[in-house]
Amino acid sequence: MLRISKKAEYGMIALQRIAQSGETVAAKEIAEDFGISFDLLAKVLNQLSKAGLLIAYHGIQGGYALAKKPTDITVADILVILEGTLRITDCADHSHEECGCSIDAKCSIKTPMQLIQERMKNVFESMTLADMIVKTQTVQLHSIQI
Amino acid sequence: MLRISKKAEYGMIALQRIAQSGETVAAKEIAEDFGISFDLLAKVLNQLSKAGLLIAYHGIQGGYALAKKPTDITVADILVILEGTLRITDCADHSHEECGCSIDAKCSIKTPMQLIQERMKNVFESMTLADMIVKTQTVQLHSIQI
DNA sequence: ACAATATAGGACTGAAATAGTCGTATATAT
DNA sequence: ATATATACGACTATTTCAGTCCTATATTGT
Ligand code: SF4
Ligand code: SF4
Repeated sequence: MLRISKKAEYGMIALQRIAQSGETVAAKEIAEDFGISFDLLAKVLNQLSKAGLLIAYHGIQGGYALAKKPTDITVADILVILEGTLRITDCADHSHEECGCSIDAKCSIKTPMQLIQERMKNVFESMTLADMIVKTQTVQLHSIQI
Repeated sequence: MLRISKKAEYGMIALQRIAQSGETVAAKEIAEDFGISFDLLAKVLNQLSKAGLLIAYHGIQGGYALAKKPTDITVADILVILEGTLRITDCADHSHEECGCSIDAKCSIKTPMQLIQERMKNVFESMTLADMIVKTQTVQLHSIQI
């Protein structure tokens, strides 16, 4: 329920990894490092590069590099690319075209749900890749201090 | 992706309906009004009454009545009852016990995800059943004025 | 040229969550 | 009694999600 997909998680982990390395990183390396499926990760990275978040280099010494600054990549961007349009209900986008839901016209929760979706969107938009790196490093420092 | 389940939607619609009527309402009436599955709605209302949001009356003239004031019922309450604990990732609850995820120890997005979950929780907690009714009525007024 | 390496892309499978159905038991007002 | 309404568990169907497999294409180094 209200789960973030593994694809999105892998995408965020990979982007963070690439951002921190500062150079091109191969999918194989990331998959091995974190012990996750190479095939699935490859699909994710491909989607991210098609969407313009990564630049892909083929061949030997190839891999992926960031196409944007970490401050210009938000969690919302990543979710939209890897999970499709963010929609908490069938009807909760602003295109007021048929939503397919049987209730539709009689529905009394449409507006509240749109409001909630808007606020969720804000949450996802307000965290960038750069923020994620800082948060993680802070915690790593803390665990060293303790 | 990040969808609110039909069960939760039905729950919110039913609660709103019951709140606005002010008296006990039978599941059958709600199901017919909105054209949704009676069996599924019955299950939902049963869960809500077991959780203490509704009082159930058996027999003729029976039905469900609110057990709390609309200002004391949040969207978060409803989601937790009908969809289980709100968790956007396998590990994003505060019980730092094994999360089952293979990445776990090496994972660099745990903390950011927990932060996002916390903010989402705030969004859901900050809207009550009473708010939902007001939002809906406002829109109904608007559509009359236009 | 050629072999090694890395991404690109589609088809496919298995597992899990969601949505919905059905049958039966229990409580209660009239 | 009986009609009505909730309670509850088992079951099925549908859809999503996660993961695999195979083949094609691009690039680099020798
Ligand atoms: S019309 Fe209402 S019930 Fe249907 S998808 Fe939209 S919010 Fe959900
Ligand atoms: S450890 Fe990381 S990848 Fe695994 S569930 Fe938690 S956040 Fe997701």
